[in-house]
Amino acid sequence: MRLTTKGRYAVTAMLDLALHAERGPISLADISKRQEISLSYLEQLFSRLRQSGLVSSVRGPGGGYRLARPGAEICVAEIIDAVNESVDATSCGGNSDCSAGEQCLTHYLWTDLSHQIHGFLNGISLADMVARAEVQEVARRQDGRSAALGDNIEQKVAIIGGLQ
Amino acid sequence: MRLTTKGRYAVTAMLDLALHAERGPISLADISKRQEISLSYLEQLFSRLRQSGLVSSVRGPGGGYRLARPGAEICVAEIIDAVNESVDATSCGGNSDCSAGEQCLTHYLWTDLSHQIHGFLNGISLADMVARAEVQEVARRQDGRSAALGDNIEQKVAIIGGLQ
DNA sequence: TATATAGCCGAGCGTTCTGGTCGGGTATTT
DNA sequence: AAATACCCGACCAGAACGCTCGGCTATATA
Repeated sequence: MRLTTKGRYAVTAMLDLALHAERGPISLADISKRQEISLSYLEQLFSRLRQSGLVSSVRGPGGGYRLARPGAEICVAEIIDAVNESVDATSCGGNSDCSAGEQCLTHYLWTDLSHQIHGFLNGISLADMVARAEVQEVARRQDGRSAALGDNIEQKVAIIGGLQ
Repeated sequence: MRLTTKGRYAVTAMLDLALHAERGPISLADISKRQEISLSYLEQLFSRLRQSGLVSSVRGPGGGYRLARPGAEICVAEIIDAVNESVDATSCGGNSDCSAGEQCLTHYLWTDLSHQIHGFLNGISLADMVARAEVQEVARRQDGRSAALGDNIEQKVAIIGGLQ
């Protein structure tokens, strides 16, 4: 079992997508700025997310990524799976051949743990997270900051207009 | 968060100790044979387990390791912690400074998951595992096999006696 | 007292993964 | 035509895992 920045980045990026869904396709550059994740690394993650059918892409200017399904139908476990971070805690992948072809002493403990974790992450959808007050607060802060950094097109236009 | 063979080996070895507690100190060589774990690797793991106060050692012939406390007072979470595999799922270690000094979007999700896992592994002691029917079955099988392989001193003596 | 046992300890090593960069594509809009 | 933004493969440093090896020290037994 492994849960590192990779899986966390993937979930964070997907949540960012869910939070800004109404804006149409979201570019990776936007996500990169808001969530402070390397753009190239995001590309790699989204390659997998697309292959797993969790997002769809739109190429060209104004393009980006969209959730392939409503946020309520995408759970955290799926996202982590998609970027190849198994949540399985057994060494044998549930095959019970952990110790020379037979079940190891602690086999049942790891399968129990796996079920526990999987159950938890399977029960949380992107929509659930979007609904959380804490998440909305952080999102508001991030949107404000990126707007201040000149990420917001309308604002850019207004500034340029003011300069002329 | 990471849970690999390292943590699994540690728990397995500790359980082996708990299962054979009545025999007195158990040598790593015995555990190595029964659980098919490299002896040198076991030494490294037990170095940490001893530093964490989970086991005590007896040097010299007939020596080995003993649980430092009754099995009922040693939980799985402690063992995994001892070999330095954190069960914490956050990147910031619960400090909420995951994203440029501030809380990241998914912070609460990872803290919730950490609590979930920690609660589960904290609630299971070595004594709990020893009591499980599945574990006793596997242990019986392992003891039988290692005896057949010549691990059992009385049997060895009997065989040698028979040859003369 | 010599020898064997078994815990201790540090150095090193191949492999895998992470997290990331770079350079170059290609589709699409303006 | 140019700019945008997805796409893709190669490459890289660093860290951790799982493991080996060699040598040490304490202790029990012959």
